[in-house]
Amino acid sequence: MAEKKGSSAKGGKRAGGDKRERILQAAIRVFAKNGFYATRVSEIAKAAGVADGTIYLYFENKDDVLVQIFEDRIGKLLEILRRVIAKEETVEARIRRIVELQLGLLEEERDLAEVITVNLRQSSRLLKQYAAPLFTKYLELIAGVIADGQKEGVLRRDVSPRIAARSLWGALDGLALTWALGTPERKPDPATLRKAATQFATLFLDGLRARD
Amino acid sequence: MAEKKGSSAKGGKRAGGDKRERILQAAIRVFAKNGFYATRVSEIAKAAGVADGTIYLYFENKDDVLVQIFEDRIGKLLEILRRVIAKEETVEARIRRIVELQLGLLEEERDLAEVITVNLRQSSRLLKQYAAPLFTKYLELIAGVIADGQKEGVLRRDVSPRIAARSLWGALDGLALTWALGTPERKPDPATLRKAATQFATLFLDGLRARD
Amino acid sequence: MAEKKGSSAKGGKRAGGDKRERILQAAIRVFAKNGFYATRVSEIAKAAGVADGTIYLYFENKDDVLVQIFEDRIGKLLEILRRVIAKEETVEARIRRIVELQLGLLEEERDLAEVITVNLRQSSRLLKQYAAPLFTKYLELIAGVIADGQKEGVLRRDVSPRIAARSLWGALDGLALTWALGTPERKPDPATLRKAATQFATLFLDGLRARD
Amino acid sequence: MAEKKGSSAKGGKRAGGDKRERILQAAIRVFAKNGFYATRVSEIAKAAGVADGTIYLYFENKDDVLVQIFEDRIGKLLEILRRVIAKEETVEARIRRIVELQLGLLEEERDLAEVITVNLRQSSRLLKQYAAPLFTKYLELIAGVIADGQKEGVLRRDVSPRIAARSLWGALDGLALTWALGTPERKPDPATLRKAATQFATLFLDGLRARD
DNA sequence: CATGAATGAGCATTCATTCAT
DNA sequence: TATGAATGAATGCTCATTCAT
Repeated sequence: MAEKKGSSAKGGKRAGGDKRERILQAAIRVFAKNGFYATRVSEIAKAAGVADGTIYLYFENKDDVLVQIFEDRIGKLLEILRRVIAKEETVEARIRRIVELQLGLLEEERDLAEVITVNLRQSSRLLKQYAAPLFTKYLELIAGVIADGQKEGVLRRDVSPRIAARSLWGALDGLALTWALGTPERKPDPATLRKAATQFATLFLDGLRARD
Repeated sequence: MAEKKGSSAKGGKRAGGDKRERILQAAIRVFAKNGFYATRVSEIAKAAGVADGTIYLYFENKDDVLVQIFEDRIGKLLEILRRVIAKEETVEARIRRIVELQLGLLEEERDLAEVITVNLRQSSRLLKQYAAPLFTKYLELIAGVIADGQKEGVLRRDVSPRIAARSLWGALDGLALTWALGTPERKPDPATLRKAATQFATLFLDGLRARD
Repeated sequence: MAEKKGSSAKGGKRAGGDKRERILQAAIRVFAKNGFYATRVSEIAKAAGVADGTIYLYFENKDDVLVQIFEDRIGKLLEILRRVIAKEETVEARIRRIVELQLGLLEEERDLAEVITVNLRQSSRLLKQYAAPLFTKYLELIAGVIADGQKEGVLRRDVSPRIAARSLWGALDGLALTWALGTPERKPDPATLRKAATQFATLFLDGLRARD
Repeated sequence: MAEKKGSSAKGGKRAGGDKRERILQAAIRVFAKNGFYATRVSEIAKAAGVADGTIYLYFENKDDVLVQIFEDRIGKLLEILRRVIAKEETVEARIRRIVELQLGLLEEERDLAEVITVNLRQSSRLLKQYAAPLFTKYLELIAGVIADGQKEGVLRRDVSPRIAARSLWGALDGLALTWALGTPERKPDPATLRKAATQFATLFLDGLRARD
């Protein structure tokens, strides 16, 4: 059992948080590789090193696994984002952090990237219900940063913050997707993505800056 | 290539272009509504007003239906795009047309929009193979426009055309997706999308313009 | 396809009435042999000589197969019972017919007997809903015969017709069950059952006859 | 027969009679409510206030729980029956006691009633093996009473004791079943059952009495 | 003795695909 | 060409049973 991390304290919802996490990570891996629908529950189980039935001790059903990936990861992303935004002084710095974060997370967790970008759209009606709210919150956070910039007079006022936020997200998502798709089998180069991120951030900020 | 009956006009692979087209359109409708995986072949058949088996007279299998939607529609989009680009004089006008086209198409054919944005990512590995090339061609066309603009000195040179093209596509795709998701049941307002498109085009162009 | 039995006319609800009947009979056979719960859908299919999936073309699910057995067979029993009762002149004759019918049916269709006596009680709540009404109708028919006998002054009036009817059914059911259980593997002798039926009918009628 | 701990009184197989009894009673309750097959072992455990695994300390498996219910309860019924029969002087009194006992037991332990009447027939082949012998013994006891009555000249001789015994059991079982089914949700009225029992006993006895 | 997390065999049901008509 | 009844492989999920603690 090697790691008990201080035994009981663990922040997991139920006990066995360890196993839940293992399943979650395994699911991210196989969902990314084969897509949600093409993935068999037994594959997740195998990848996680547990029995098929064990999955159902921690998740309602296959859908729920995907839902909880979103809740868990986007939730974390949101948290970090809030902290990072609060720390930065200027609007420009904040937006650059957003870009780095959305793509930076991906850089370190490529599979999660693909699950979020690719699988978010495979969702059944049910899934949309669960994923959409968190996603909306994410967009609102970005829109808030832009709206603040407008109030400060740093960003142009003739562009809706919500539209700008959606474009930003879409562009980053698109970069991540094409980056991921661009290299089917080989391990894609994170540096490439980082370069793309920087270039886009500049372009986006220049376009959004208040004219004088 | 069979091509019986001398069905001349349509460049369709087989004859019976009428029924093939009906199935294609029915498929776009139901794929948009329920997603590729959740859609039953029998649903497509019913929506098209044909028997289940008839589908297999025009398509290899269910995957092939989706593949042919891409080939058919993105193919058309590409054609139109080429013509439109050729017609416009300035880089700015060309990019504004691209924006309008990608979103404008959606405006008129909302279902196709959702099939492309949502279902593109549901594809199995096999499907990616078929869809990716066309998609790449689409991106290259846009990248070409931007590269031309850079050569002309109208657009900044410190941004890679390919990165700009991907961002552009991603942003538009994101706008379309959030627009489609934003209004689950009600019919979304095309005017909203058009406004978003215009604002984004301005932002994007301003960001991309060569500084002096 | 050998037998088309006058082709279309067939009284079956849907087409393929032939296959539905085959499945029904196969189900009766295997339910009788193994009980409802222990029976696999695939076993029914195999016994009926159809594919597993075919069952679901004619029945909602496994439960529905049992439900339809009841509806079909008890329904038929009810019909015959009504006709037979109408034909007989005296109450005694009618009751003897009821006895013969309930056990006589069994005599010829032993499997159906076991399905009804044994499986009726395996039913889920849902099943009870469907089976109970028909069963009640059956009891009411018998109670009606007894009530008529009381009005005619042939049967004693100090016994409730409903109670008498239930006892009658229960006794016959019990005889059938013990007869069926009594000979686990060997083919039970119908003559034995017939003898039991006659003896019981006499006993029951003598007990029920009006004292003078 | 282990018989540890000197747990004297009860003839219980193992020690821990208390927990075993709790499980047995809980099982009777849930079997009655949902039927044997629809009942999960975990439900029994929950109802008994023990862990799932604990059940397996006292019973071989789920089947064994049902088997032991029969052995335990029908065993008791048999014992009581023997004593009661011995105590009564006349055949009529004995038969009335049998009726009262079979239904009277039910009156006080309605759940057990349903387990015996309903679940006896859900049994797998294996279960039948265990339940049938006890059941047969029960029938033989009744048949013995009737045979004695015939020898005494009180009961008619043209009816087989075994047939009469089976009819008696069946009728009582039928009354109990319809009584239980008749009131799906509400608590059925024991007085109703008692009245039915008395009426039937009279009817049965009058039918069985020797003619002169 | 008691626990209950973990197991994994087992099964109902679905649905893409075929093919006799 | 067109049909749609029939097929049967494939899979999500359940739940009786085990066993480390």
